[in-house]
Amino acid sequence: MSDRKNLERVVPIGVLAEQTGVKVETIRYYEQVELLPPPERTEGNQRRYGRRHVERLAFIKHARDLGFSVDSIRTLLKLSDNPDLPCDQAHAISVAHLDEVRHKIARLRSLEKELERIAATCSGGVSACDCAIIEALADHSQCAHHQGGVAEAWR
Amino acid sequence: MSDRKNLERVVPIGVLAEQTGVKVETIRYYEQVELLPPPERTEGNQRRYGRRHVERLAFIKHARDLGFSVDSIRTLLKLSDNPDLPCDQAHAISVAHLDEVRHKIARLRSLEKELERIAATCSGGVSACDCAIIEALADHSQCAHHQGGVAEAWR
DNA sequence: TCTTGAACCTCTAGTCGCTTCAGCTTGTAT
DNA sequence: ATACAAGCTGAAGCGACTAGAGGTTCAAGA
Repeated sequence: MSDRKNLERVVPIGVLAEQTGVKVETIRYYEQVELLPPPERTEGNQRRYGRRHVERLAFIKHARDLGFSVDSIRTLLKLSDNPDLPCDQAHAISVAHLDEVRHKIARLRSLEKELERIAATCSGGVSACDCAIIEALADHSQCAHHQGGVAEAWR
Repeated sequence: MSDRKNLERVVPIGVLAEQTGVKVETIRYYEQVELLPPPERTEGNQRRYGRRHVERLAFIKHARDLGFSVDSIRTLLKLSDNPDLPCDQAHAISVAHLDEVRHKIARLRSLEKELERIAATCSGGVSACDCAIIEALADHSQCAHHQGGVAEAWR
């Protein structure tokens, strides 16, 4: 009975990976950067994870999917470990991140427009079209709005 | 007269940086990865750039601002150097990139909604709010749409 | 019990597009 | 002549993994 419980709950890294959708290598990486605490090991030095690890990794995965940095997640995990701490910080992190996402969207949208404009001028015919795309890239002055560049949207 | 022309046209790296808005270190990096051809040097081994370098770097900068990868830019530069080549490839690169941008926007928008939802549930009061943000992260099942994750939007 | 082979282990290096640093040398203005 | 800004090289660091080499362990079938 308790044997079966152990069988269900103490899993090798591959099973943890499958259960959470996080790659094996990434799990080991998370352990290395101290997001995930080191699990028990078998006599042969292989990792065996319990239910708490599964939960913690699911938390991490979800937060990463939402685009939180590993550093932010470290803080969020600390907060989640100490429920007596006020959650101001968690709120601040989320709001800051939301802000960042919105800025990124805005920049990408202006990028999109610019690219649409450029791509539309040349339909890619084989003939010598004196490529409008290349001209547009060479001549910045054609650009609709060109203060500062939008490249930060990629970082 | 021709002396003055030289003074205007043959510039050190710092001036090129200023003129194009590309940092000095980045210019050297572009030379290293063979986006920008190596310029002439003074007797004391310092780089001196001409008008063609300025133009080429402006092209690169513009393309980077639009989010093209260094690799794509290499191809675009090759095309721009050989105007007799058909511009199909340039068109393909632009369209592929535009597609990528649109996907990124879509993913970020769903991220935005999710984050709004999560952040709204907790206003960050100091009192023991049993933080809804942290709960939401821990419990993936609350998530509105959770196939696949949206993290790729960050790459 | 033995053998296979998938799964695991560690460690290192590579990815992208820069940025930063250390420790020099050169150019220019006074 | 001197000071000091600007330039030089080469290597390492960033974030968040990913990939590979080269070895070990585990579990299942014969």
